[in-house]
Amino acid sequence: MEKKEKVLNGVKEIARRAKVSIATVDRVLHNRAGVSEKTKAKILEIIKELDYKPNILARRLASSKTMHLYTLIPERSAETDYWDVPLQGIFQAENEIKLYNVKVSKFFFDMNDKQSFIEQTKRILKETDIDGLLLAPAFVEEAITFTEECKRRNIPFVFINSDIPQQKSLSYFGPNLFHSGQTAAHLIQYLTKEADKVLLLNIAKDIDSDHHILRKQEGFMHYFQENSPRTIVTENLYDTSYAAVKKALSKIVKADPDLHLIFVTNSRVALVARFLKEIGKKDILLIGYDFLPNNITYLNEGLIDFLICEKPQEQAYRGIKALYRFLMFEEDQEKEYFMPIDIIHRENQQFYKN
Amino acid sequence: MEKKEKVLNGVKEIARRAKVSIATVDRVLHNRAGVSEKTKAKILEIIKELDYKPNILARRLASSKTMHLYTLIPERSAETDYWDVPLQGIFQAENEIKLYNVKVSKFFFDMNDKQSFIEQTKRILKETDIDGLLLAPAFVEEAITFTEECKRRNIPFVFINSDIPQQKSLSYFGPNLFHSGQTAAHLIQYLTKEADKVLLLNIAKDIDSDHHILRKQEGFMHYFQENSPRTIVTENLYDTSYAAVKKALSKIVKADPDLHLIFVTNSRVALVARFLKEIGKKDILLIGYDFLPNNITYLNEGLIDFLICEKPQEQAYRGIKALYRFLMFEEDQEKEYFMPIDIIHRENQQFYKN
DNA sequence: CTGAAAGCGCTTACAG
DNA sequence: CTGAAAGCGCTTACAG
Repeated sequence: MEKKEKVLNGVKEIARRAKVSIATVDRVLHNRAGVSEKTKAKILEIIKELDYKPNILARRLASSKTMHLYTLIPERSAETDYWDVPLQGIFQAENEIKLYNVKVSKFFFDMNDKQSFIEQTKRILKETDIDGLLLAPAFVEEAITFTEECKRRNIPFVFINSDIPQQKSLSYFGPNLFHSGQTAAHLIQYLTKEADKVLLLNIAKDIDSDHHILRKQEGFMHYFQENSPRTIVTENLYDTSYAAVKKALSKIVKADPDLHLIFVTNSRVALVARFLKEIGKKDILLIGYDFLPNNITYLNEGLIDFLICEKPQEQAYRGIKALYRFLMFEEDQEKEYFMPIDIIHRENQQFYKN
Repeated sequence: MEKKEKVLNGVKEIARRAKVSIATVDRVLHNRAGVSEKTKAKILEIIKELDYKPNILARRLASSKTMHLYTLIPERSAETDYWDVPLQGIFQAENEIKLYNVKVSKFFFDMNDKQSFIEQTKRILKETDIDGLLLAPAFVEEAITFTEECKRRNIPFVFINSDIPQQKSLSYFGPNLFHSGQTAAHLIQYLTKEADKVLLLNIAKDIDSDHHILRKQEGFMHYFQENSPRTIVTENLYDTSYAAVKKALSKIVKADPDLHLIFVTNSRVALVARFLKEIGKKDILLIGYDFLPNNITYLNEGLIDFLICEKPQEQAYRGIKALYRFLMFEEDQEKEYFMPIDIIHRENQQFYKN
């Protein structure tokens, strides 16, 4: 490596030009009180003139502060281990930045228990050192209450997985759910003829207030209104146990011998794959969501044909990094970052990065 | 942010325990000469004991050296602007790390002119300050000669876009070409019936030595040998002008009125889309490669049905970052990083990140 | 073979 | 309202 030529740099140069000490420069840099308007204006001018950019390394090295980030996401549940993946993303980001004195405190709630969400938000709000927050706002009303308090305290927060636009988070990292449904629909249009029957299957305890499912379904239906139509049958399964799914599907498959394709609107597609495997039916195409271990197994066995996935690990990773960059560098962050909507099948699955 | 408690840290603590100065500690840390075996051993032991990790920020701040990276990739050509995208990735990485005294010097060669490649490698080798190199090894023999010289000089290099495994680069970032062909084939299996005719179309000046095309084609053919077969016709078009492509396709389409699908093995798929548009034929499915502006236009018009893409921008971005991390942190790098093989259609294209 | 000292570009008490 | 000085954890001449 070659030597760097030397020039008087940074705060020193500013101080020299403004004929003040570097401490005073530092004060205006951080907008701290105790500088006369006159010197402040002068220094600000020089900063602009020089297009001064602080050296982050030096700043970090000299500072003795720890940045405290908090996260609140669902814990993995009996129904799906989906939330393991975003948690990995949090760890990944944490590993990258812990050198710079960043701590991440992780809190979890139960997807099927609104009360647990409320309790966790209360636990978090007891802390006094919250510099930033990452949140999966599964319960909308409660998430609004929570983030309102954050705003009052001037704590920046980012949403992942689903958005609440009116809360004006620092950033949102997650899918565009409507287009996710459209993406599935467009693919399915290629896989079916007009006469083919398509089953849209929602499997979740609380479908009617599940924003994810509802929006995807809207996008899906919208697509087939605008494009060559298909015969679409919708079924809602509120009991997510395999026994219940099996019972319901048996009836459906029996009643509809020429069912061509089943589209499951979330990661529970593995339950359907298991059923199809058990009855030995391989001529029904099956499409679902999320790159999870048991889904991948069924994909490789040929029971699931396509998985749609929106990089849940990267969502959380980017969320943490956005908070970090905002707090550390005062960098502006992208308001909405929609994840790519990935189409995975048996032959490209081995290279997928979640 | 909360204050950090203070402990004696790093080189100072090591020096204290070893009863030497920090300069000596620094010497063994960097494996520099001039330390007695005895003190060296002692210091090494303490380093291990403490599980000492150097503070990169401090190291960077104190060092007055500039890291010099070189890149050699094709320039954009009349046939495709594909190579604009990796170049963006180089700029993206450069922007992130230029704060840390990294310079990236960019060299380009003409994809259709082997001599230009040789000339550029010679220009690069005239430099004496090469810390690392990123290379798209389009001409295999010449790339071997070049990287052999790099090895002699102890310069680490990474490959992008295509690999030469026996050269043992620091890393490779690019597609697994064989599986890329298989991915296209698997998708096409869903889009066709056994009786359908599929045209595999290679459009390039030098198909017979185009590693990319050949390996993709192998993967494609292999898939249909292992799985339910299709009638596949292969055509090689060595003249990449639109006039020539048009002429050849007119003949093919006329001779084969029930042609069902055309698969173009590289980014030249836009030429075929243009042709299909001109003759007003919308019932032939069209699949090709790469997320480039004119391809996307045809995708949105419904003339191209699917694009396969392997994140060329990210390839170059990761390549530069790998060199940087290796040189800066002495981090081990992944030998082979195969990019995901992405499937893009009209409805998910707007969220794709190249 | 080894060490004392200055410096990288900042932040942080402390003193006035 | 302002400045001098020490320090963050390293690297780099320089002296012996």
